[in-house]
Amino acid sequence: MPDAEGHPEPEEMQLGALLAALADPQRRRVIAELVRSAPLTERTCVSFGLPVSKASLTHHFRVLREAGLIRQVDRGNSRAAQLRRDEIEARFPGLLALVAAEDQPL
Amino acid sequence: MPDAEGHPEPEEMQLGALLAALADPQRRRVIAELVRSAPLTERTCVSFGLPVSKASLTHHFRVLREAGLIRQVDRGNSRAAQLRRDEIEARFPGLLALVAAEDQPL
DNA sequence: TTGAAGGTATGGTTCAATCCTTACCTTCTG
DNA sequence: CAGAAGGTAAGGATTGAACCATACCTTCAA
Repeated sequence: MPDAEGHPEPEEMQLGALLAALADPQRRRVIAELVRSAPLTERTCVSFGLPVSKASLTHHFRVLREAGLIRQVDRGNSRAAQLRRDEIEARFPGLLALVAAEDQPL
Repeated sequence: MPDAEGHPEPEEMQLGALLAALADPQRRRVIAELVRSAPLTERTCVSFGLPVSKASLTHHFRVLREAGLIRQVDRGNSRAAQLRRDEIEARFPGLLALVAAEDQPL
């Protein structure tokens, strides 16, 4: 498997790219689940159970990665997705909270 | 001029629609200017000086209105755009601050 | 009442996002 | 080694976003 590329540095993150990535409900669901998980949770792409093909999965996770929302690291057999929580929070405070709060009961 | 329709109630606002509306740099610029202005500022569409045609202006302001970001009220000759600041802040706290902080000097 | 200003509607183009199928690669497991 | 699992790449269809030009409507001002 080729190395996952296209991880922007925090100062390279573009608000427009983040908002565009989060405008899609399936990608927002991925981020929301990661935010609500305990810190340092790693998840594989398939584990989110999105109702799309494998190829579309790759596409969505690429958008999330290139926007800077997640980091993808090789884990031998597969590839793990980590939320870049602190970096995002430092540069765009409150953004992740907005996503996490969506459709949450009071 | 037909009445401006499609103003969602606060509880009808969809985070996805807001993020999609704000993913466009020109619409984000409009909202950022309104946020940075004093409260209760009314602006006409043209006053923002966006480099697009009148038809595209109508489109962009319709997207902002239907997402719930602005309220458009008839002012006889023209139509004023108001930021729905409090309603947005109540439902999605921090969202407007993110937009306003973009590209701002320290 | 004529014109200019501000907006809208329509029709059409272009470009990107989303999605799928198929094919292929790598790594772990049996 | 063979197969399954996880992921990527390439090709193609579909859809929607963004844009423009043109035409039309309403309101104010000369």
